[in-house]
Amino acid sequence: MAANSRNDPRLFDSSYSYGQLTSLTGFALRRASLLDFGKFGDSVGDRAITPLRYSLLEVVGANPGLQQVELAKILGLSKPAATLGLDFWEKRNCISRRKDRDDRRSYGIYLTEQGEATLAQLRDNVRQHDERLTTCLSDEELLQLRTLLRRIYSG
Amino acid sequence: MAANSRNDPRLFDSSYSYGQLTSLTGFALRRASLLDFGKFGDSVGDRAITPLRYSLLEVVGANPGLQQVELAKILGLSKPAATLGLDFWEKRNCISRRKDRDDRRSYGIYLTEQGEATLAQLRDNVRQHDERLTTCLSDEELLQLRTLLRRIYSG
DNA sequence: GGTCAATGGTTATTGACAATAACTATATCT
DNA sequence: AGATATAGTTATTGTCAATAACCATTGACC
Repeated sequence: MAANSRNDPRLFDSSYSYGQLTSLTGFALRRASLLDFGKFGDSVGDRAITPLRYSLLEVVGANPGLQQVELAKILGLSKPAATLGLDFWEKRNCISRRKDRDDRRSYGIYLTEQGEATLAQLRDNVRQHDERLTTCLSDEELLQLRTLLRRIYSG
Repeated sequence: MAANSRNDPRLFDSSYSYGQLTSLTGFALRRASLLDFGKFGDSVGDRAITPLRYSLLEVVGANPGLQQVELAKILGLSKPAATLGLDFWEKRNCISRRKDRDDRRSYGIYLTEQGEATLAQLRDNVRQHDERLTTCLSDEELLQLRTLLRRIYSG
């Protein structure tokens, strides 16, 4: 089921005044982000796969053998959040935790074959989703937007 | 207390690979938005005032006599979310609900004097907060960014 | 070598938040 | 009048993530 109109902040109603909100970058970021988030589950065909969970899998895939603590740091998560997120993918046989021989407190995280396949599929769906979100922008504008956003969040 | 490093997604660690994430607009939006959100409470000097609650007050101030249902639609909220949000401000004597004479099911929402003062103060703090978030951008870039974001979220 | 602090990870507890559903009251349509 | 729709609130539920407490292992230091 598609997000209903109540949850769809795309419906910007210009017959009302938004006060100072329309001149705040933070407000614009939130609206755009919520819009993205709201459609994400449908786009990837599985409501359970949130942007966060997807990003987990992506980072694990890009950094085989990563520690959980590192993963958490990369994505700005708490330790428990990383644990839970990985539990989710482990239940789906997409990642495995291998005890590190040298430091037996920690695990190395790896994609399973199933995980590789799932990630490949997800990547495509997510890329398409992302393109749909930004169809209203030209390639140049898109590049510009990402560059500016990156400047903000990598401070 | 400032947000701790675990919650601060500004710490973008380029010694790891982010896979496809860095080329997704949605990812960039989320990171920037979370960064904004994380500092908001501190910026306005009151942890209880979230961006959502602030936006409520802003919209009420800009549209005196608004119905709750309209308010909800403007901000993409559910009816209960609007009710709760207004309860918050009503407890603080910042808004009042006046029964509409013509349609006694609905209320008109108005700022109280207290609400006007609070909003005025908030506006300043929020504007400063927003400027801090984007100090890394020139005025021109900022304008560009807002324009592009607006195109996205107003479909 | 033995204690003690620090680190990786999990579990337990809690709180915030928002969504749906159900309910009350009022309005509208026929 | 009776059926239906609408404004608003309350109740219930589920998700999410954060903190704190906990276990196991490591490493530093005396």
